Amino acid sequence: MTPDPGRRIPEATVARLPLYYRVLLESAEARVSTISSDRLAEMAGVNAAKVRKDLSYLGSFGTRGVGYDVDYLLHEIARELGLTQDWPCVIVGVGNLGAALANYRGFGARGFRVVALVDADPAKVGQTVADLRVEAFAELGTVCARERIAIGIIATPAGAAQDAADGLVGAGVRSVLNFASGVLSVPDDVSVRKVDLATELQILGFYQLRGANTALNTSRPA
Amino acid sequence: MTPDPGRRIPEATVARLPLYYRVLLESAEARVSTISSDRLAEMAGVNAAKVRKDLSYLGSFGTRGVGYDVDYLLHEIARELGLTQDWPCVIVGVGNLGAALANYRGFGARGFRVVALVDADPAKVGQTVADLRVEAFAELGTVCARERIAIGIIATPAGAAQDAADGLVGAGVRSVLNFASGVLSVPDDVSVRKVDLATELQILGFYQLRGANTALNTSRPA
DNA sequence: CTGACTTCGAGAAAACGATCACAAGCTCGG
DNA sequence: CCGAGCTTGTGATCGTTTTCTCGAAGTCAG
Ligand SMILES: NC(=O)c1ccc[n+]([C@@H]2O[C@H](COP(=O)([O-])OP(=O)(O)OC[C@H]3O[C@@H](n4cnc5c(N)ncnc54)[C@H](O)[C@@H]3O)[C@@H](O)[C@H]2O)c1
Ligand SMILES: NC(=O)c1ccc[n+]([C@@H]2O[C@H](COP(=O)([O-])OP(=O)(O)OC[C@H]3O[C@@H](n4cnc5c(N)ncnc54)[C@H](O)[C@@H]3O)[C@@H](O)[C@H]2O)c1
Repeated sequence: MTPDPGRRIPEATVARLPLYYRVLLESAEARVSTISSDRLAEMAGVNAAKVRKDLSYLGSFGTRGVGYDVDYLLHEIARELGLTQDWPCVIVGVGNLGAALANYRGFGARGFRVVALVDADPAKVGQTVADLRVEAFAELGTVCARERIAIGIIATPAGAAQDAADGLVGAGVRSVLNFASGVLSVPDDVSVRKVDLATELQILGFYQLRGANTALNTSRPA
Repeated sequence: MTPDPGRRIPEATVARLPLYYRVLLESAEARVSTISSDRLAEMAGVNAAKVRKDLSYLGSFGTRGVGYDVDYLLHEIARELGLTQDWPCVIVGVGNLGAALANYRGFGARGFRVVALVDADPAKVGQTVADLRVEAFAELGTVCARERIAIGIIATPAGAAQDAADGLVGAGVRSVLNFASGVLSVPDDVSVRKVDLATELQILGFYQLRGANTALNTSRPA
């Protein structure tokens, strides 16, 4: 399963690869063909040594005295993150947030496509949101199989999030992005990442009280 | 500014306090008056020793042989995170996502209130969203001053995010939550936290390719 | 070709965070 | 009042991440 055994990439590094990818995309659009770790670091808002170490986990792609070839690096990161693949996603819970996500054209990263919507509310089922028909929650298994769903996005109220997760896991989905608050319990072989507005605001509150500042975070490992 | 000098709370701990807070809220609702670090850890999905160490940074609130008083702990965490205060927020960019956020009643954490909406699109200005009138981007400074805005939430397209941030900073806002992709540049004394869907999906993609799993992350420090 | 200059790659050190392990301190039954 | 039984709080340890530093390896002008 592991593409290249022996190369274990630290979680902190994995979390930064998407950031580098975006910065490199910008550079590519600006017709920059080569970029130094210093410049990349500046644009990404991180330390240059960190950039070099992160990239070194992928291989030795740089040229000393010159820097990294933007296109080549883009390609390597894309391959590492699976951006060259297709990732069909399902949104569970088509409310306020679920609908906004479904309508959001431009996940930035290619490959991620919302191909199905599921909701438990009978009034919602059958409606069309973002050109997709909302399916019943009971159909989740069928839908996941039919659409070969790789990633489940949970946008239900907190109380229903565990049900949604159970449904996804039961349908064979092994990657979940959870917008509901609370902790999900899933089997060991399922990855869950959480996006929590309340948490973010509370962290901001803490640092504002302290008069201190917290850097531009991304998301975190284990 | 620092509430209690000498107590420096690690960023990793700060990021977990909101999680503990939510778990404690659940316990309180279930009429549980006392909770052990073991139980709290289980509910939060973390290690018990970590819970104890985290809480020990706030003070010695536990009772050996018994555990922690739920209400007291809730109060202490709330105080530490500033949840006892009022945090007026402004949303900049009332599109798909901005509108969903504005309509979202239940930030979970109390104190955070969306009190103003701002958009650059003349067609949006004057509209009412979630009982609030959308104001012009040019009015951002005025609005922030009038409403004593503490936190700015950026939900504009990526290209406008830096403008939005500059406007907020210029208006004296020192805490920013950014939903747009890309890196914001702000003065040292301003805290920025980023929520990025694309990043999260890409991280999930990586681990799915690897067949490995990543734990339920929250958000991250520096 | 040479030398000045640039930049990577990686070893080593420092900082940070997670976990272990256990003494100290509390409750409670008898 | 005592001893058994829990659970906290924290020093010690370990693994991870960040940062520093510098030799190696490249470019390029002349
Ligand atoms: N709206 C926001 O801006 C926002 C922001 C951050 C986080 N969130 C979180 O996202 C989640 C959704 O928020 P929302 O505002 O969209 O809520 P919402 O009430 O508008 O939508 C929830 C939807 O989930 C559906 N649902 C309920 N139970 C379900 C189940 N078992 N299976 C499938 N669907 C089910 C409901 O029918 C409804 O359509 C919440 O957990 C909220 O905390 C929302
Ligand atoms: N919609 C989603 O589900 C979603 C999910 C994740 C991230 N995002 C990100 O959130 C941001 C907003 O997404 P969206 O789907 O709501 O986009 P949108 O186009 O629907 O809304 C953007 C709004 O910002 C306004 N705007 C543009 N420039 C502005 C400026 N300088 N000042 C103030 N307002 C301005 C526009 O008039 C528009 O109303 C994007 O950066 C997107 O990447 C969106």
